[in-house]
Amino acid sequence: MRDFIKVMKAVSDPSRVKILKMLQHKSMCVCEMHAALKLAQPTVSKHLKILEDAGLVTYQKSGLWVNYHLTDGNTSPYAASLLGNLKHWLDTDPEIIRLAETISLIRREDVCRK
Amino acid sequence: MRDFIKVMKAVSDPSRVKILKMLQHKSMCVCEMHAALKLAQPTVSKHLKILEDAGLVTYQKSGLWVNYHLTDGNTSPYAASLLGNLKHWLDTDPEIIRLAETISLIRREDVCRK
DNA sequence: ACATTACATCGTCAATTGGCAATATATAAA
DNA sequence: TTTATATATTGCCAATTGACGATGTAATGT
Repeated sequence: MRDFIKVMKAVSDPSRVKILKMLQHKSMCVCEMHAALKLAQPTVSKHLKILEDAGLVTYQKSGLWVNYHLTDGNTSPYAASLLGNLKHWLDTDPEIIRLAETISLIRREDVCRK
Repeated sequence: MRDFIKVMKAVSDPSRVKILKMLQHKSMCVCEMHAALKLAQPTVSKHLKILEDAGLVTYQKSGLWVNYHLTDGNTSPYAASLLGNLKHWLDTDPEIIRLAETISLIRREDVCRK
């Protein structure tokens, strides 16, 4: 039950859903998501921690950057099922469509290392 | 997005998940759920309203009673998918197992009409 | 008409949540 | 060893949430 609730709470916030939908397109670092979502960097970090605790995302450190990506879903059956459904869900949502366009224009070299 | 969040928030609370799992076994009135969950009656009513708004449950008035039951999922694809998954999810959860035993012993005539 | 019963709504309160600025940590570059 | 950059952590605040008791509403029975 505890694990189930954790996954459902994780996907109950629009910002976190947006993060998951962005990560469907490509692995991203925190500052790229910070730029795409127009949220403060600590806010993005906090959301990522919640998603990680739920077994929805994981990361790979690469020097100064931390690249987040979706999990394979091995951790939790609930996480796996939701990630599967999210592959097609919300693809017609205006906000999600606009977000996909936004991240296609974002280059890490532009939003970081100023 | 709004509809999606509504469904996910609805299933992000243990009490509401318990209600959904109970309704898998049988249609129930508010006072039966009130007795099974050991929550105040207004609290149960509020939870039911949230589940109804999400398209997860609906009801049928029968005299003084209001019988709640799961929806067919026609309202929302998110609700339909979740109700489908919940048919097998959490069936091994100790709390859910105990709850199934509890409601099998509850008769409407005993918990209401005192 | 009146009382009773099931349920919904309202008002209140403590706990949780999502947001930010400030700060700490870690890694790379000079 | 300093400096700069990316991320995490902390502390704080307003908004939301889950719980309850009190009250309102609707339907049945006397």
